[in-house]
Amino acid sequence: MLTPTVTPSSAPAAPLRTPAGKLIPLNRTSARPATALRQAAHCSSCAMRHLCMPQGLAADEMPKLEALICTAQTVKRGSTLYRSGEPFSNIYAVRSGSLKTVLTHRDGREQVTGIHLAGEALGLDGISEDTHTCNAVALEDSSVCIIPYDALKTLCRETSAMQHRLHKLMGEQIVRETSQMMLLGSLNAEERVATFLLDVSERHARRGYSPSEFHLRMTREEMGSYLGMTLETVSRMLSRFQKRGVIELEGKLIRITDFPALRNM
Amino acid sequence: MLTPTVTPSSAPAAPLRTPAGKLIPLNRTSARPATALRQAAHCSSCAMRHLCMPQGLAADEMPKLEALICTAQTVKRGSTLYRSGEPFSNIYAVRSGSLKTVLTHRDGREQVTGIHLAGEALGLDGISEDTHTCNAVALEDSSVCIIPYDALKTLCRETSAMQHRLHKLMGEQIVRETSQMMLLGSLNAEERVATFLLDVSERHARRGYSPSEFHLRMTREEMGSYLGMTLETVSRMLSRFQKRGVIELEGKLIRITDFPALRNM
DNA sequence: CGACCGTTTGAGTGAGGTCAACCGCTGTGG
DNA sequence: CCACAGCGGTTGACCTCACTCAAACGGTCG
Repeated sequence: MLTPTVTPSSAPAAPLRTPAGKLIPLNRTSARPATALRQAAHCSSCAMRHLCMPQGLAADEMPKLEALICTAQTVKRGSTLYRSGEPFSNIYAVRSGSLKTVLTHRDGREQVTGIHLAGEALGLDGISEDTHTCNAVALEDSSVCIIPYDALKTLCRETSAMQHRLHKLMGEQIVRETSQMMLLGSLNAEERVATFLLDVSERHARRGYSPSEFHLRMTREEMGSYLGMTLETVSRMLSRFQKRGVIELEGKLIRITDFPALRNM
Repeated sequence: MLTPTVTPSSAPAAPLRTPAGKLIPLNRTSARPATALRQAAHCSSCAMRHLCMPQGLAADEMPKLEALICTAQTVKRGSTLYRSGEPFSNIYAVRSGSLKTVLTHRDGREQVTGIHLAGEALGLDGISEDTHTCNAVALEDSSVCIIPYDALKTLCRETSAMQHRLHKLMGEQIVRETSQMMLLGSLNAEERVATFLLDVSERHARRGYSPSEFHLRMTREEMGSYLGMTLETVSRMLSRFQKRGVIELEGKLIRITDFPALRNM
């Protein structure tokens, strides 16, 4: 399935040429403020493996989608991939690592609005306003694939399979967010943490990783922000789960030992 | 701007023919269980006025978008436009009235995940799974425009302006939902209600209605569910605002008398 | 080695939930 | 036409869940 091996190479800043011979200028990319170390790399199939493969599609499902070329970029832990207010021109596919998206209230309060693991998409928040509406920050040293939105739109008009994939991607974000609204609006602290653990577990499984053992790369505070509670409450819930024998935890390493119990919360 | 006058007419159940002469079968529509009284009506420009006009676009912005034909449908107060689990085939534009979308937890708890006023879109939750993931229920006698998703996709591949509009529509939902996550995760009860009133006010204004005086068609309970709190707390907050002279209320009729105060919460 | 960060755990508090009573309106059936 | 039931809304009293504040600990980095 997804092999999140970063393949950084030397960075040719010149326009890239697709297999089909089409030119895709990179000016948009280079115009964006360099908030993170950037490493460009040819990765003609990478975009597909990540933008299109999410949710495990067969590789042969998309015919000539290899036509989209994009570059890779690394984002160091804690650094910002894009910021609220910046012009939107690319969407991203996480190649390796993970990022969070953060919405900042005018009074400074921050809310983590999304966690994006390897193989998942990022940046769709910018489509509606041509401007990003949140900050994307790496939770660990990560690598993302840059997919120029304009080129993608063109491609979507040419092949319906690609159009289908993009629509699914946006639709999935919509569904994920409504689930999160349910979590924030209707569940208590224990249920929120349990639901979150199961969600992360399932997303790991979908990528071929162990569903029962994984690292939570974020801090308790970030988890709390995402779940609408304080870091102390997150910690207490995790301790409670451990005491009940539902999980084992060593710092950020989580091992789920009793899935049914977790699901019954 | 938007004139939410329902124009019901007799219902021709036969396939409709677009101005361009293309056939758009209605079998998908008629296959859906009739959970609400259905009134079909030609409305070739209506889809555009609503799907494309949202956020007040100039009518001349889209060239040959009149090509999309759809039917209108009325939904009585309390009845369901679509249900979770039903196959997805149409998106909807609210012509008049308003609807809520509701997500149901397995234990029966319900969360209102969206309020959709006249001129706004509905049904995007079904795109990701080809199945609706929530229930859409009318808050008052309403009328919606049915936009066949397959036909819309085809159109989006033909004209980039249409593609642009659909992407914006989905992007707007994504942004709206992240804002709601911020509200649910970070704001207290007073701030939530204030934010909600300002949001509804702004959406009314965008459609040319009074921003300072409007009917909240939903019950306190529905409002509470949307805002992640109980109906009693909603009632208390509204009473508090009235006591402070920030709003006047007569049942469901709200008059905002002090916008700055509302914004400073 | 010391400073700092992330985490855990405890004690006390408060915002909002729960339960209950009451009011007004609407619709219905005698 | 009225009586009554039921629903939606408001308000009060009480309680609880999660927040706040604080202390202590381990790991990491300079």
